Amino acid sequence: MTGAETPSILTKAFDLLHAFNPHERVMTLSELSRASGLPKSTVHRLLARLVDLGAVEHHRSGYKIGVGLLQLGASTPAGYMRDLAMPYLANLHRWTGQTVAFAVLREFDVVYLEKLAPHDSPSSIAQVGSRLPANCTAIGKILLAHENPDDLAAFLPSPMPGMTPHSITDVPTLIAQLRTARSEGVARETDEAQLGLSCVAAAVPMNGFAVGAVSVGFPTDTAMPAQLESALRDTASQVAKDVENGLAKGRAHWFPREI
Amino acid sequence: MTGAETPSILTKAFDLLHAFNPHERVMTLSELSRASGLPKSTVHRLLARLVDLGAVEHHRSGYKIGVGLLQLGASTPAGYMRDLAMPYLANLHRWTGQTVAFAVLREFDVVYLEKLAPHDSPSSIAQVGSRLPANCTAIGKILLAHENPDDLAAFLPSPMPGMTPHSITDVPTLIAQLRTARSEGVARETDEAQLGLSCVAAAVPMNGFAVGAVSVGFPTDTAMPAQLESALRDTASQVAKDVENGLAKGRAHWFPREI
DNA sequence: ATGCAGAGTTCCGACTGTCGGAACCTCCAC
DNA sequence: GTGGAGGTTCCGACAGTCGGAACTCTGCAT
Repeated sequence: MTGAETPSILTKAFDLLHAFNPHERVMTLSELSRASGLPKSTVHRLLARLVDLGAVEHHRSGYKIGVGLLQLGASTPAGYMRDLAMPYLANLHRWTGQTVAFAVLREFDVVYLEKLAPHDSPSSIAQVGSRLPANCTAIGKILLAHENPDDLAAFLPSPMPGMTPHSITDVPTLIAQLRTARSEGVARETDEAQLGLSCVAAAVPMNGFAVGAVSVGFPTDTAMPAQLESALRDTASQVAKDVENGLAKGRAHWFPREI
Repeated sequence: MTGAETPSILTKAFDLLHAFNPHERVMTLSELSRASGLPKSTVHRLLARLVDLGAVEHHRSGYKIGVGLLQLGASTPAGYMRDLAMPYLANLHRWTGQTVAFAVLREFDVVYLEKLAPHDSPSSIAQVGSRLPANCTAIGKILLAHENPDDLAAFLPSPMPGMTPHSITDVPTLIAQLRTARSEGVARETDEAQLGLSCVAAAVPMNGFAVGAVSVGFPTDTAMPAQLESALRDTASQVAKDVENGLAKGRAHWFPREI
């Protein structure tokens, strides 16, 4: 659909980087070759280049993503916002004892910038850097709720994706939820992204837009304190204040869309 | 010294990515062209590719590093360790109210994986992803202290780099400090990385190696609680326990060197 | 309205880096 | 010893890349 894609070594390089299975340990050249579908000699050449560039690290036992990429990832404006938000997220994490997440909206997806999970947490799908459909997450809903309702039509995918039987895939239902979320200042979600997990989220506002959102996720059968929602709103507005301050001093005009 | 470097589009692509000034807002094509030293048409072509790949994002006002890179950066084994460490780092940050950092050793450099700074902190040099000479930081010292003393010789750069007049650049002095750091379980640093800032660090041990280290940084003229050092050691050993657990279940044999 | 300046985009022929099969090397297990 | 898997090197054909130059567009000063 997108037309003929121009082949490029860059594409292969990124395919290769994405072939690193985050759940695996260090990977060998052959494993990477199979995972990426690229010929061994090509992988060999690419890896050598990537090692030179610090994007990949080599050790006796194999290859792994290099810490050099971490630096690049942190340079995104969203990463800067994350730094400012961290202390507040940490407080919220400590107070609730549950999973706290911070994310931004990209197209119709939520992209997680940070996640603070309890030590014993069942590994949730949301990982730092991962993308989830906005309609299936509390964070996504509160972010969508701050979008211009007219623009929203362009975002919404024709058949909205679902992750569980409880996911909201009906447009009118979603629109209704967004309206109430907007007025309440928080969005909720129950078993819609992952069975057994629920979530509440509040947005970090800036000039009327939502540049990001904070959420607390917890087992659906767990009772959360009544003040949870106001704590979320407080956290989000504290972050907002810091972001505006941080941008004011030292940085030129920022537009919400630039995060 | 490294011999003739093979030109590659990959090199240019990374030069371009590094040309993004982390302290600036979104950058324009022309700015990037000047910053990277690459011709405009080349930058144009490269950016188009990188946008396709999600490494760069485009908006009316310019280009910025994309959140796609965040995902890759988080996939490094070190990033996994960081996830496990976060809650403990957050506790330490809350308890001390000072800057908490988490880093690993790469060659003779310390690479910061995480930094939790107080809201009003004077921006320190250490940023997520940044590299600092090991001999100038408390984290670096405690990590070096856990290296095999024989291997150490290969690491130590002939003229050790200094960052302030207080930096330790004398080999015997450093070796002596490493020895006491090893026996005490913590390393210290005063004005050696940045004037007016001090730091204490403890290592996260694994099979006798140090896979990472935690530090608390504070203004040199600030008195820190007496229990700071034991709190640091506790934090580090909690992280170590989680790391060993995390690796044990689900992941194959890990070697300390693989982080 | 006019002209200038800088940003962004497109074009195209020369060039050169890239491609990947195949042969080769190394280590370990049986 | 032998088989097999992982890793490395080679090289000729090919195709992607290069970047100067020309062009458009927008904003601003005159």
